[in-house]
Amino acid sequence: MNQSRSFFKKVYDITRKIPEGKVTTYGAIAKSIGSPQAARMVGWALNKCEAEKEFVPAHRVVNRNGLLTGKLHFNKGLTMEELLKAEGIEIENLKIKNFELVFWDPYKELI
DNA sequence: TTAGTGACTGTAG
DNA sequence: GCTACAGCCACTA
Repeated sequence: MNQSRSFFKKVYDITRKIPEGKVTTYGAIAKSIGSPQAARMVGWALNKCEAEKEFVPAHRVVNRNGLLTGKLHFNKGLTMEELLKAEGIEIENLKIKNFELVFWDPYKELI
């Protein structure tokens, strides 16, 4: 694989593996890649997901507080909140209520 | 080529 | 308990 884009590619790959009705965090994805401190790049990569013309459920990725910080970048008709609610995830004030219950750890998929 | 930025996280004060 | 700072990697100008 191209290690140059490994980070970028892995972000998409992991994010696409997120099951419906589940969510994960930038740090969890970054940690699965091997750079938990590079969570910023995960969010940035998801920002470019549309530019790559690759379908990535970026709405299932939130910060470690369960807050939809990326909603501002998802102003494409349906918001992250609407998409997540459609999957059965309860949200209040852009924050996932049962975050621990719907949290999906990408690291388990890498085992 | 160099510098700046970014949807975050963890530690320190 | 809350606020502030530094670090991470990759892309764009």
